[in-house]
Amino acid sequence: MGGVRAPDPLLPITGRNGSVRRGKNGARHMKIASFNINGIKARGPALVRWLESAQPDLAVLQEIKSTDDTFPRALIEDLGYNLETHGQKGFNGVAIVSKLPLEDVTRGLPGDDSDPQARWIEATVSTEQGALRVVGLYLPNGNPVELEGDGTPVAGGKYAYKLAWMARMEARLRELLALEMPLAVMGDYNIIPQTEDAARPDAWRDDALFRLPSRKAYRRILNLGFTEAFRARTQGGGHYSFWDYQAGAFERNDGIRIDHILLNAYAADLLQDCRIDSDVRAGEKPSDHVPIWAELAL
DNA sequence: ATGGTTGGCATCCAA
Repeated sequence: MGGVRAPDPLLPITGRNGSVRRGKNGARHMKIASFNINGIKARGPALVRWLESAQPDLAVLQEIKSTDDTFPRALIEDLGYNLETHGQKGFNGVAIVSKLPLEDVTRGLPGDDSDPQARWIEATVSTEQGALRVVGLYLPNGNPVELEGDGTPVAGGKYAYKLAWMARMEARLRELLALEMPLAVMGDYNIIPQTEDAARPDAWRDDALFRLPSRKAYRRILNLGFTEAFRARTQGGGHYSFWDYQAGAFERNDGIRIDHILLNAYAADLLQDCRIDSDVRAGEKPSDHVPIWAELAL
């Protein structure tokens, strides 16, 4: 009898106010989200539909596949959102949309000035209750995996680029963590963290999204002190954020969970909820990804 | 084992 029982680390956490929602008890919460839209030119209607129904206060977008000057800004701004883009022609490209002003915007992942790929954007938003630094990222896919005979990635190959990019990411995150303020790092990580994050893990075993070196690099980043918001709220398998367009993958729920929201300790203390909007995939002309969102007491 | 789908841009590459 008696003795102190350690809390079960797998129990979903609840906010300090229990399960307070937006607007209740005078608490103002911020809804932040990430959505790989797979091309703004093709996704305008679906993106607008989701922004209008989900009403995120801030969302990071990936694969806008557009330059900054060809992005259809009015789509976003007409809904009352501010917009900052970091685009390139044809591929990649990230953006932040926000109802609050976006301050101290930076573009590009530091660490390699010769890297032309647009995959990283940062901004700060402030409420009466405090400020939040936000990173929007599109982590390299890394396929095909090309290895030397000894198993090291072929220099100049896509897999080597992925691992080098993650090392640069880790270095930048160390700098951001030193700011000692709430930080949310979210986007398309192109990483399947665990076996339960794929419907058919065996099919991904040697893929750049799941092979051990990729997951180790992701663990290294998590172990800097981040909380993975979705896993802090929901355990078990069957929750995915991406389904291939081919072979009816969505209908069979043959998906993977690769879009993530990582929170530093200051932000994790504010976490109220985190969900994946899988219904979005059932809409007209959907992206192959769906949005993930978190609610913060901020 | 193969082909299956989508987006952007150019007649193929990335996913």
